[in-house]
Amino acid sequence: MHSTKEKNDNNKDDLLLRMGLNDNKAGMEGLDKEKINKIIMEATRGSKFYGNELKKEKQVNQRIENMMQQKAQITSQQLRKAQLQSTSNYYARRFGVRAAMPGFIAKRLCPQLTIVPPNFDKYQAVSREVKEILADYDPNFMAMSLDEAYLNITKHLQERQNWPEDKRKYFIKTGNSLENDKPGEEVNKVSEQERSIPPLLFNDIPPDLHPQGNPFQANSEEQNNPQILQNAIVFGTSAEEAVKEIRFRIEQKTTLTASAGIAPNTMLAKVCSDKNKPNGQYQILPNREAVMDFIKDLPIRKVSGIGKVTEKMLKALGIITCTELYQQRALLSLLFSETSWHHFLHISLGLGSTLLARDGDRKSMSVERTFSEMSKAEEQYSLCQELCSELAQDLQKEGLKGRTVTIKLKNVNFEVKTRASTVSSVVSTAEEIFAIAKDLLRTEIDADFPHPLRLRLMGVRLSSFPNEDKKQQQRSIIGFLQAGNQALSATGHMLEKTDKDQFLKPLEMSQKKSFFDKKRSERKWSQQDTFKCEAVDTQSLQTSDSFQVLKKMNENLETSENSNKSQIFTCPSCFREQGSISLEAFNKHVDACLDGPSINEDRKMFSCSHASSTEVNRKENVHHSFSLHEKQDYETHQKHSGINSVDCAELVETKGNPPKAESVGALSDKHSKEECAVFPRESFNTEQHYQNSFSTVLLEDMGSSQQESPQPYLPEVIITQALVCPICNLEQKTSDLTLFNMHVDICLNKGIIQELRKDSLANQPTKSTKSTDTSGQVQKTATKTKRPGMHSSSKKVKPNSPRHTLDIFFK
DNA sequence: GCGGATCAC
DNA sequence: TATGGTGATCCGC
Repeated sequence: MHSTKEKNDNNKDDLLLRMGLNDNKAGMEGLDKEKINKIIMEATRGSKFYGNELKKEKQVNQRIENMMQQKAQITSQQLRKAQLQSTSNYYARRFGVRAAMPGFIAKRLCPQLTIVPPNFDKYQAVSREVKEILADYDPNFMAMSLDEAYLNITKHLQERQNWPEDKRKYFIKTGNSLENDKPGEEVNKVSEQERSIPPLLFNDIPPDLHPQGNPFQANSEEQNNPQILQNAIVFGTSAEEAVKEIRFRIEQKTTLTASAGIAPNTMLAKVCSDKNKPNGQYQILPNREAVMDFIKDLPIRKVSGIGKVTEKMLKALGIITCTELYQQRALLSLLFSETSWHHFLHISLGLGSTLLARDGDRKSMSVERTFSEMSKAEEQYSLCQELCSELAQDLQKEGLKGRTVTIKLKNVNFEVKTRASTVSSVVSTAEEIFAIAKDLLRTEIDADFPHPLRLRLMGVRLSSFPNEDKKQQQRSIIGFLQAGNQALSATGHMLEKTDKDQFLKPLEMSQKKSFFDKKRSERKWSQQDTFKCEAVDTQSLQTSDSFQVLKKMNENLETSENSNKSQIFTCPSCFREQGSISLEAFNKHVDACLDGPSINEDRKMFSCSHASSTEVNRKENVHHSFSLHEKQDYETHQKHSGINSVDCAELVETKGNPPKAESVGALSDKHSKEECAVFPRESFNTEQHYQNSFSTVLLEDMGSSQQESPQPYLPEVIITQALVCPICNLEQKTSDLTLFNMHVDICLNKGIIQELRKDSLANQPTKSTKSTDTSGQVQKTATKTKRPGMHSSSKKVKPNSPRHTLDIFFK
């Protein structure tokens, strides 16, 4: 076909791009294959790096070509089917969006959920001071790296509303150079400010954020505008002002500038912190319109996680902006993995996490080094040994031992190889690691014999740290305690919170997955369509309108597979039958239906739902089923986006639930917040807690309902104010949750430490019978079950994603 | 579990 | 002119 030509064109483009030329139309068309190859040859000859880059580029192009071929084979029916499916997903997601933006639900009552990642230049030198500043606004802020941090300043803003001006007033450094570290700039700025010239700090704020004009006008009556009184600045109470204040303080303290993004979730915050880059800020208001508006023309490449390759692949499908990404969702669901597709959908809808995940466990540790060509085997072995020593030192600092050793080799042509070996018991010393790495290296050397390996880089990595098991043990204990002594077995998902397989469709599950995995995914899949509470599967199937509707839709689709006849569809949004219309028209209807539902419209939806003519009879439960819908809507979102708990109360209130439920919701909200801050990092599962606290509300509803469906009983710590330690069973005198949690924390870890001691002494495998590892060593994890991520380490530790909890649970 | 690849910082 | 180090994750096998 045309693919060959396209490929060449692509190569040409890539090359020209890399050669620093642009592919501007004419003129370039004369370049034929030979010339291209010649240039490639030259490039390759001139630089092996370029040669390798081109090679990689070709591979990407090949991938794209394969993708396009795959696309060409997609039948219109497949696409339509995918369209329906992604419509129903859209349906699910849309509610998530709504809930993800508190302002959209209850603008008046709900404080803005605001997350700010300031980028600090050369953060390292001043990281402590800066961090001190940040902690003033969110003690739980998340430092992603040396120069990047996320804050949730929702709470701060709440408090800030009542702050007197004095508390928001900052003096501009005017000291002499001897007193201040770097006074020069400061002095200049002050003088600028005194002359009522906007200081550099705020120069770049888009004018539309200051509709009233110059925010520094002395006579400005706007409270939110900083007033400059001689050498002092008073910052307002808005999010924008608070962030200005942060940046001001950072700059004052460190002389370094920071950029910031204010948005309803981390993904957006990241993107908009980029917007006014070196020294500015940008805000996306927490309402649907603002988010959609921002997202609309946003190039997907701007989003974290979309790199060069993904961008190129999507570009080949005509996708550059988020809008296009959204429009092609059906196609994408057929071409990409569930994970990727889910990610894409997330992006296209402006969704992101609203939780600042705590530091997770390290998964691997490595050292690698680049050097000039090294071809002698002896040198390579000795280098390898050196690297192993370095690695062992680093490992020791964190007390880590692992079972998988990986070596990485890059030859002078920039070709990278990794070779790994997993052993049955953990290793950590330089000798142990080298013994394994050496073998791997020898294998590679032998494979190329008699040619030497011409290396330019070597690396050694250790992974498969065993603490997973211990931590999960710990987690399941916590889960056990939190969820009460029952019902867990029926709702194993409570230990499961990974975002990853929430959108797995049963049919597309890998064959390799376990029975439980499949069951779980099926359940999740149906829940996702139905918003049903995960704790009551059977009921959800019985009472779910949308499930029935979607099922019907699917059946319709199945039976109409080969006919163009119009079908009678029922909109999953408004639950009205759409008469005899085409699939396309139906989709349009659904989209329209879903487009921009206000709160009132939501109510209408729910009204629709109870008036709908589905087979389920719930006359007496009309009210309850409303709540159920709403809560599941909420819960669904919880799992997807991790909503700020504040919304819980807001949502309930907005929807006019009985006061009882409301107060419980508010209570659990309070709990969740405090517990978040107090529980040890790896032992407290926020989302799990959210689910629990949510169940609290549900419990109230279900209690007066005729539907039986046993609910998990919640531990007293959540339901009542009587604080009884679930570990030692002693009632605690304090009503202070912080203190109480500390007690539980200590109690809990006592038990675990004991358990681990017992474990290592008796050397009993904790996990089925798989490992018969009898290394008598006491594993270091036993001594560091608590907060391993807390040592200050320069190495980045990413948030934890507890994935195998369920496996443990079923064992 | 392995190896290649992509991505972020 | 020559092109880094560390860590995570995903995908296909």
